[in-house]
Order: sequence, then C-alpha cells, then structure tokens
Amino acid sequence: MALSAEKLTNNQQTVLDLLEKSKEPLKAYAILYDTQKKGIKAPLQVYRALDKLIEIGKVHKIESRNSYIACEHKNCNSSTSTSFLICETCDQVSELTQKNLPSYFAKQSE
Amino acid sequence: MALSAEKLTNNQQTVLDLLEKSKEPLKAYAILYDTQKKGIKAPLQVYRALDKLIEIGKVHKIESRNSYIACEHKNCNSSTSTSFLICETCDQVSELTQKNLPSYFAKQSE
DNA sequence: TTAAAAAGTGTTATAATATAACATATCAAA
DNA sequence: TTTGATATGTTATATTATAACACTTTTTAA
Repeated sequence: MALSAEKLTNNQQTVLDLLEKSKEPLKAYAILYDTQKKGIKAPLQVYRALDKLIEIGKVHKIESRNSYIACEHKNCNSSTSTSFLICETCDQVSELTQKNLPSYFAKQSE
Repeated sequence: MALSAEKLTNNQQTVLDLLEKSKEPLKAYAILYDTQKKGIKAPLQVYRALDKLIEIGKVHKIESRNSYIACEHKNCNSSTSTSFLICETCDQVSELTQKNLPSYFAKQSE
C-alpha cells in the first residue's frame, strides 16, 4: 500500500485540490459546499476523502478547530505527530516541522 | 478576577468533582448523564461549567477526543498550552508539565 | 484472464457535539 | 441598595460526524 505516490480517486483529488488552493484550514461542510459543482453531494463523501488524505499524510486535521489543511511539506507521509502554530488573533496557521517534536515527547514519556 | 482561588458555583463544583474522581477524560454528555442526580439537566449547564473550569485552569479539553479532564497539577491556572500523551492502545492520558514546551514552540515561531 | 478481495461510491438517516436566544436569578462592589 | 457582572434554567437548533446498506470499480493473484 504505497503512501504518498498513491493515485487518488476523483473525490479525493477534488478535496485535495480545494485544500491546496485554500490559504486557510477548511471545515468539512465548507468543503462540501465548495465541491458541489464537482459532484460531491453528501457529507460522507467529504469525510471519506478526508480520511484517506489524512491516512496518506496529504492532509492534517486541526482538532481544536474541526478543520482540515493540506500538508505544507513535500512528499510528507506522516499522518501523526503533526503540530500547528495558530495565531489567536488572525487565525493564521503554520505547520511545525517534525524533526524535533517527537523526540521531545518521547523523552517526556520515559 | 482571582483564578485558582475562585469560589465555584454548585454546577461548576459538581462537574469538577466528577472529573477529579474520574480516572479518564469524560465527554460532555457523559458528564451530563452522571450529574443528573445533582440537578444538572441540560447540555448547556455542563458546557457552561466546563467553560468556566477551563478558563480558570482546573480542567483541560482534549481536543482530539472531545473530552475533558481535571488538571493534574496543584494550583494550576494555565488554560492554554496544555499537552497530553495519549496511549493509542489503552487510551491512558497523562498531562505534560508546562516547563519546556512553550519555549520550544516560541523558538519554532521566530 | 478472470474470479475473489479490497477499496471506493452514493444515498438516506441519524448520532454526537455544541451553541443561540431569552427570561430570570444571584451576588459582589460602588 | 442599586447597579453591573456572572450564573442559571429552558427550549430549540446548529454543527460535526458516523451507521447502514446496496452497489461499483480497482487490484491482486491463481
């Protein structure tokens, strides 16, 4: 089961395209609204596409906002251990690189 | 507006007592169910109590689980920058101390 | 190549989580 | 002791996410 090289289905590509064009995280029902012209008609189609995109690391969920964002990193296939800096004034989001954080957490859990 | 020394109202104390007795994070509607004998009858009463407890740092929300947990730290009044280690097998949760993490993030955002 | 397995789709319905709105009550500070 | 801030009770509703089921497409491997 290849990860980042995987070929996406229509729905998955539609959702990913939208997220990659967006400058901010999007909510699932906003994605639904924005993809209706492309044939996505129901919440489940969005959630299923998101599930897959998250699994292969192309998209991350920002839990505190119930929002979804395309991964900034080239060829990223990490679906876990993602972290974001979110400005509480302007809501701008930037994704942290993964280099140091997991080892920091690992140390804490020893 | 004193924080951790603040006197809690009945509803707030009821919710906090339950969370402090619990060995695991609780969901809002589980809290509602478990506090009905104590007079809490509607979701809003739970959410309002939680909002206040979170504001004064007695409770943290675990965003990825939509769950709430009493703060492990004595006299904690941090309502932000909390982090948890969560076992994906047994769901056990432990709260990180706050000493190093904020400065780590601060460095990343420079 | 083709049958079987795996993954994805479309759809309706519903579950789970959270807030709006409004009237009333309590309590602390000036 | 009135005034302003905070909390309460209640009904209704908004938002986020999944269940269930029938069907189709793609991949795998015999």
